[in-house]
Amino acid sequence: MIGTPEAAQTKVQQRREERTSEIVAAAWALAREEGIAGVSLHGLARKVGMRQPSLYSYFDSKHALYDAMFADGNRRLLARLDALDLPDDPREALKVHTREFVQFSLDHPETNPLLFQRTIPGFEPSAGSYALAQQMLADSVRLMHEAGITDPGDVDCSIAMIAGLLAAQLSNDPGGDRWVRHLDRLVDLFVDDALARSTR
Amino acid sequence: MIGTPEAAQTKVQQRREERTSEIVAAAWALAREEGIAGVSLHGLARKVGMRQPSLYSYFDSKHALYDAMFADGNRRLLARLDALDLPDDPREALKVHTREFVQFSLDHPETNPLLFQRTIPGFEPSAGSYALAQQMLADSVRLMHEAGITDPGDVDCSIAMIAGLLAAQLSNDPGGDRWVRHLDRLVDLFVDDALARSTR
DNA sequence: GTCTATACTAAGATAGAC
DNA sequence: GTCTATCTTAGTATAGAC
Repeated sequence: MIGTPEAAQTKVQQRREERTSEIVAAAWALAREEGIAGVSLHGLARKVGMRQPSLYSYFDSKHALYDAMFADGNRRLLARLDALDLPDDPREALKVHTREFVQFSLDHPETNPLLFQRTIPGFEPSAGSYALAQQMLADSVRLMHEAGITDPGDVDCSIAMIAGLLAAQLSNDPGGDRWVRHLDRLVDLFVDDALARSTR
Repeated sequence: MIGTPEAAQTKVQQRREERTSEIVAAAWALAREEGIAGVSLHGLARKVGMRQPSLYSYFDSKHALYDAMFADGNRRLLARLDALDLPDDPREALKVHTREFVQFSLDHPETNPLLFQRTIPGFEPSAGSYALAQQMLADSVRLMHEAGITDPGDVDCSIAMIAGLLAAQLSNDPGGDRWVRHLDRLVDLFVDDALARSTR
């Protein structure tokens, strides 16, 4: 019922969550402009029209902000991957999934240092946020398995190879495709090699 | 002749260069302990028994220190690679060279962010220092060519793959070999693929 | 929840005596 | 070349009024 304490409470909470989301989005925008290390609470507050101490109403510390960004980035990545309509052929499914993962990272290069590297001194994601990252990884590994990459060492190599291509692309040719254009071919190469090794 | 102005000048310069080398070595030691971002002029001065402003007698700025470290790291890497006695077989030569490069990075993990990533905001190596890095890369590319990896795209992929393995190793299992143990096999995979593609 | 004011810490860099 | 002293800037975080 409108006007009851419960409804009011809910509305306040909702508004607060919206505001928190706005702040996290602004933090990502700032990270894109200045790099993840350039995200300061002063700059972030300016961006959302607040004073710096006011941010402490939403985040207990700078690391809590990082954690919220980490969770948010992983959630957005998972949403894109879940929205994929994967083909039946497992090899093609792996390619589509991998391409989408890489495309997300190219679309949002600012997420890379926080999500996939350990570039922020002292930051460790909370258990809940980390679980999101692990789910993403688990999906990738499952698709690799279904495509024939079953050996754990081969899985490690495949993931490292994809990460290597992506890192080279982002740091040397952001916006281009000099490295990532070889993705499909390399997935084929790794799948073929895994299949050849498993039937030997 | 001893005692002439020229000899004295030389001795002073030599002493100064030695002292500079000591400071750079201490900076690397500090980077190893605290990470490259943890290298502060205060901490470095403490380590070499000086006060922080005294370092400005040796380096005009923090970036000048980074540049000296960058040059020093590349010089040590080049020295190790040049000291290799490469086998005649080009494929084996590539493997030995690649292994040594990776081993250097594992032995000196603190060099990785400065030498091979762009992790320090605003730092660009000077032309002279950068030339050292390019020479290292040129040697690798030459060995790849001789082993049959001639297509520029294949060279890009090979380098990115090696960097990917190394990055995964350093950030997830430093001191272990979970990723780098697959190096030789992957070099073979890439060489075989390049050869198969070139004769097709 | 938001503000002003401020504490605290730490960094790079410069001035000037010795 | 090295020191003491200081400047300047910038960051996170807290106290307390409104």
